[in-house]
Amino acid sequence: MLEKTFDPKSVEPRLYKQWEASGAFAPKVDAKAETFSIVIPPPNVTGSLHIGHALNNTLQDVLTRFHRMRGEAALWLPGTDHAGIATQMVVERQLAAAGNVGRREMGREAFVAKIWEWKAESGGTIVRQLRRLGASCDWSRERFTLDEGLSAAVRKVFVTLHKQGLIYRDKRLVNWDPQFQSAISDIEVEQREVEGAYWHFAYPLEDGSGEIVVATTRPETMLGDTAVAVHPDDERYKALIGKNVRLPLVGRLIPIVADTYADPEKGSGAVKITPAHDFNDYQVGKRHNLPLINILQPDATLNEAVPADYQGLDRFTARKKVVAAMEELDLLRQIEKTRHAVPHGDRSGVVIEPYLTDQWYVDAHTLAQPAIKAVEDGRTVFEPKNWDKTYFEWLRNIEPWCISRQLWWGHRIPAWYGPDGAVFVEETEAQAIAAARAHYGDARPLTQDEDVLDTWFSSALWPFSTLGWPDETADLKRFYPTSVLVTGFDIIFFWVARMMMMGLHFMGEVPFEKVFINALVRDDKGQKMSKSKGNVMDPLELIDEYGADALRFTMVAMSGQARDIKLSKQRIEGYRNFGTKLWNAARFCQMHECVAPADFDPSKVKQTVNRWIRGETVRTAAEVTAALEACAFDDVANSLYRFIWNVFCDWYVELSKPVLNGDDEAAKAETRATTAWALDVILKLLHPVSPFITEELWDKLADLGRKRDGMLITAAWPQFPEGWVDAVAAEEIGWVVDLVTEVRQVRAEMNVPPSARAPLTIIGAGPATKERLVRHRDLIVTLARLESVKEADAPPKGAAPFVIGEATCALSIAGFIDLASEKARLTKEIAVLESDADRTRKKLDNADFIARAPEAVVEENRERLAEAETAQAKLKAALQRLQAVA
RNA sequence: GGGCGGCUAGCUCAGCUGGUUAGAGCGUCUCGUUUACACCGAGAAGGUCGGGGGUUCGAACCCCUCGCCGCCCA
Repeated sequence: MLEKTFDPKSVEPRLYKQWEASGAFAPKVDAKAETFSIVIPPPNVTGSLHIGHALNNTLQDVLTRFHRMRGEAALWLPGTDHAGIATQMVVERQLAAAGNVGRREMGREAFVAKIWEWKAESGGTIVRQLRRLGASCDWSRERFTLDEGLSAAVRKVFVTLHKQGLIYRDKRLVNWDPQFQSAISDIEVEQREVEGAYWHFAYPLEDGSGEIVVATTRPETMLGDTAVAVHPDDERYKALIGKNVRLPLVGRLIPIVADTYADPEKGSGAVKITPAHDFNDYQVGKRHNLPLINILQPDATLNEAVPADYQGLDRFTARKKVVAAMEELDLLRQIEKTRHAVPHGDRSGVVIEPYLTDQWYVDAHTLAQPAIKAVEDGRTVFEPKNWDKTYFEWLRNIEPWCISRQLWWGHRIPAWYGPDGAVFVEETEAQAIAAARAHYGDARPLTQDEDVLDTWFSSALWPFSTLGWPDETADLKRFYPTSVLVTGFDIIFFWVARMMMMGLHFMGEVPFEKVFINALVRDDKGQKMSKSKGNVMDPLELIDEYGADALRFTMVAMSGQARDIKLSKQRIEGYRNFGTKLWNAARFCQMHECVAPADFDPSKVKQTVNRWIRGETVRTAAEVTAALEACAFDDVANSLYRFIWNVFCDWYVELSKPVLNGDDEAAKAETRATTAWALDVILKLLHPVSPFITEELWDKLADLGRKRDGMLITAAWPQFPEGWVDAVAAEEIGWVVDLVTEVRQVRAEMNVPPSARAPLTIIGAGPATKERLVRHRDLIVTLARLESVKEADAPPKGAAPFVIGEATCALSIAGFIDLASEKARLTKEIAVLESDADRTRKKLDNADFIARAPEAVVEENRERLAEAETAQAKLKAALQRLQAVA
């Protein structure tokens, strides 16, 4: 006998182990089987499972389990990425906390060794946590972006792209993160609105004829100014173009140039130009051949290019000093407070500086073209569809991708330099030496590039590098392109677009057929969850409290088209209750020894209720299957919820009780078998969403003698002929349900105590109704808590009437009828019918409607009107009788 | 400034290509311990679908416009 409730805590770990041990997580080897594959968006190796992962991985698991049950060779390939900056930061912090020497004193090799040590110890947290969720990944194929195979892939890609001219080295302005002292890419920079100011500085003209006022939000950059720009058509400054100003504090003479970049409407209309420290100024500098004066060191302190008393100062200290000095010189004209956007590093949180350095770049523009085309052609489809706009927008305006990072943890760039600076890009040092020898004619000492690659560079190869590329492995042939990628919209730029570029370039095919963009999980008030706000919900705690199935069901139910999910505990609790409901329905089946004999054929059942539930089950199986195929996750959940609770539990179980408790043995046996069959289908259909409770019931119900070929995880997905839906049975049960519901309504409205049993009289029943009445009398009596059901030509005195189809029903509850409230009830019913009839009549009276609306719609309205009118007439008659009595 | 979403019952959301009497879950209220389940059952109340205009026989759904709210990119 099952316990009263399901206990996830004791069951989940046990079942997970069994699944894993059974080998079910690995794709079946059958070469004829269709394939289904997903690569996990590799979580950061330093990370731990948060609610966003829970959502993302639940959806992947649902799809994987569904396709596995369909008999496909289903592969969900897990792994993590090495997260260059984040990991290096974690380990540096740990070293500092332990009082160790810093990484620079330690040296590169020792430091990287430390990181590997750290990774071995605590790097796999998130991967372990995924198991708690029930993730059915194939752990035997787990990969890491820095493992040997993936590193080989990275080198191969780098070298190939370099030889194709698609990777090159260039000196340009980059986004420089002074905390990490590394370049970062455009998309790792976020604009933050901060309180700031425009400081208006006067620069005196060289000839002493006056001054020109410029405004800046970064005063310290004036030390690197090499020009002042004004708009060529700006009358105020036309005469000054070509003259020089003497840069205060520095003393350098710099020209006034004409450039349309200067906006006459903004500030004074004149703008200072610092080509080495501003992206716009850099362009102006190029146009006017201005010198680039770099004034910063990598840590954002000022270098020797500035006057002596500014050297070594931090940029913000220097800012204050510059302002003070300008004020002293009486050259500070104005301070204008303003809010403006300032670039910050998304990882470090510090202000980013445009900085002139040598870096490696990918020619993203060239690689983007096939990636754009693939989505335009529909070779890869976004779901929801609209996200393709975000994808296109970015790829069509793409900038060169800066891929080098001044870090130690990552893929070291496979480039070696000769003594004269000549560069040799090769996959191995030996090949580089050979190339150098060929170039120089003799052996020369080479030094490898110190930098490593952006983590996303290796992530971009993930869909094929994890399958074994560059080797032509069996996995690669079988599982590439992958079927679907499930990920968040925030990394369409970072990852999805880049995988598309690399996949198409190196594999010649898109990396995935479909990209499903999942929502962002927020708290119940719609706030983004964050540690600082203290509103984070820990998925592991939620699993402890409600079980993994409840959390998973919630995630699935809330994954509609919306881009946010507002998660509340209440909701999870509700779906936990849903699990308990199913559990207890199974318990009911167990108590009544519901088992389907081996030769049970659902197509042969005779009882109306059984034919009906067969049809409902078949319908649900079709719905759930279609929804899963379409990634319409909310429909999957709603369809299951409605069927299991509102159809199977609320009605089928109740309708089967009289049979199971009766003595028609044949009917009893058929009902037991049908119940068992339907429950098994339910377990299968629900399994992808709620794997634990279903697997447990699958196992426990086998105790009854149900034969199981194996675990539910690999059971065959249900598929039935449409012919199993029985329209006649559906209509008949629908009639019973309506009748019972009406009786309950009248009883409730009339305050009939639940214990009281009243006789029901049916007047004017047609032949079909009479037959149904014979067949389902016991059922109706039990469910509606009646004393009896009989037919008559006229309603008995003191009975409350209502209408079902062509028949009038009268519930004899004389003892409870309060004349006034009964009158009120009937009057209200009549009014409702009247307003409906009115509306329909108006439509039908409209000649245009009759002429233009489809015949079916017109007919439907005619029927509706007729029904409303007859029902109304019957109730009016009843009301009159009531008044005659009174 | 450009783009993308959203605005439907107290709350969270469904409503596909226009044809319903606009739905669900939660919450609220009333009643209930009938041996699957109180993590439950029965019933009820609650919405002029953000405002205005238009197209149409017919609009929550299509078009225009206005208003909030959110996100992304400048």
